[in-house]
Amino acid sequence: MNQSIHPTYASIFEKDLIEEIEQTAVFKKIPQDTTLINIGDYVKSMPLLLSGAIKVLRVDDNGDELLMYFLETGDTCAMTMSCCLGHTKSEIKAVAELDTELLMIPVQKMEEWTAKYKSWRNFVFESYHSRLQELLHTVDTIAFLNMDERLLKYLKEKAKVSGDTTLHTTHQEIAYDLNTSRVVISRLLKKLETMKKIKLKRNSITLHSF
Amino acid sequence: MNQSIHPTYASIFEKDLIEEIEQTAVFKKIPQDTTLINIGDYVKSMPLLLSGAIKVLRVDDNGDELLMYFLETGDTCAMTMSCCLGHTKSEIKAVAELDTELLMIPVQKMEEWTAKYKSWRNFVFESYHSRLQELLHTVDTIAFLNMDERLLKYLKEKAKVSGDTTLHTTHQEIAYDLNTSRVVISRLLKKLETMKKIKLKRNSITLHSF
DNA sequence: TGCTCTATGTAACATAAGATACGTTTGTAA
DNA sequence: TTACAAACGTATCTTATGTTACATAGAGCA
Repeated sequence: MNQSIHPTYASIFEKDLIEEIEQTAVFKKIPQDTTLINIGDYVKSMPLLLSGAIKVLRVDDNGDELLMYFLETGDTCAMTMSCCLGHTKSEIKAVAELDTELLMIPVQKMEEWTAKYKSWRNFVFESYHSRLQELLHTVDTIAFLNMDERLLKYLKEKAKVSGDTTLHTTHQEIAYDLNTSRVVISRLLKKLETMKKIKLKRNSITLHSF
Repeated sequence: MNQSIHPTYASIFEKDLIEEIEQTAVFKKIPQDTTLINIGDYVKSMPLLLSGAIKVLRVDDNGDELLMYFLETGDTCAMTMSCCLGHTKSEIKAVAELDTELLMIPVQKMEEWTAKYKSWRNFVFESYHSRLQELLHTVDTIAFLNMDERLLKYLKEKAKVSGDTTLHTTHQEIAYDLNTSRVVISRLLKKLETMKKIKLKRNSITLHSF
């Protein structure tokens, strides 16, 4: 690899482990909108996010999609980890939300480090923990909220992840993420604009109340 | 404790660990419909299921509930584990679906064993893994299925968990679990009966096609 | 038996969301 | 500049689900 490990990780891992990571991890630059993993893919390595963001989606048999959550710097994909450890196929689809840099850790190393390094074990547990939390919030969102509330939540999260109150996206893209139709999104966005919560332009949405 | 550890666990844990469990775990008998954990509770120990079943629910601020999944013999509550390790309050509500027997493991031991026993680590990882899988299916169900499909799935799962094709429950109870109204459930159940998939009586539903 | 509580059946209506169709706007590139 | 495709706006209709209201039925018990 040609890049020293990110401060986020440097502060939580032991010195020896960091050296091992620097020796074995593969550094990757992923352009925005690249699909990293698809449902059914076999996964041989686990990503550590250095910068950017990744959106994690669930896809059903009809190809319908649903955004579950975003991964950001310092996160790893617990779903992928889970697949690696269980030696099963991927249950999710992952797409780069922004230009993203990450370290890929091979499965064998993961297992080795789990026995060897306490800091790695803690990291793995912590990842599972936070992913379970995220999934609970995903369940809350789709179980208890109406589409207009889900939409607003989605816009805010997307703004947070990209660090920009103006989102560069289309109504159709949003509809895919929320598993609904473009017409429904256009309708609700218009309502939000009328309520002065957002400002609509072609290919962009600006949030007022953040 | 006054009960030897269940075969399910005997076969996956090391001898030393089993001895430790038998020394430190507290055996509990829980009658059906008992609430084991509520949202916001502090959790100081983690359950291992010996027999029976537990339903795990998510509750929102309005008190609306949604059944996420059932735990059965051999399972542990990964959500609780997650809370224990993260020293956070419970994010879920757990209710005994049947008369249930379980072993309670104190948090301190959990952490100790994680460093000490490989079989315990594997068990913990495996639990996280299967709980993530369950949650994904929960997301699928509420994101991609209509209420009639969800209802049928619910009836089948409940029958499987109780080991009986006749369910002893009311329409109102089902409505709570699926976060909808009694009238909706009655309507859909009637439709399922017309389709000869179930037989309705007061306080009971019998499944035909299993 | 008759009373009462709970469970269930069902009609009538309201609303959120999905589907279809078509018109309008806007950016881009020939 | 015009032509075109993609993005967006909007009306109309359908459907699933939620709400309210009330009738009926079964079960336990005085």
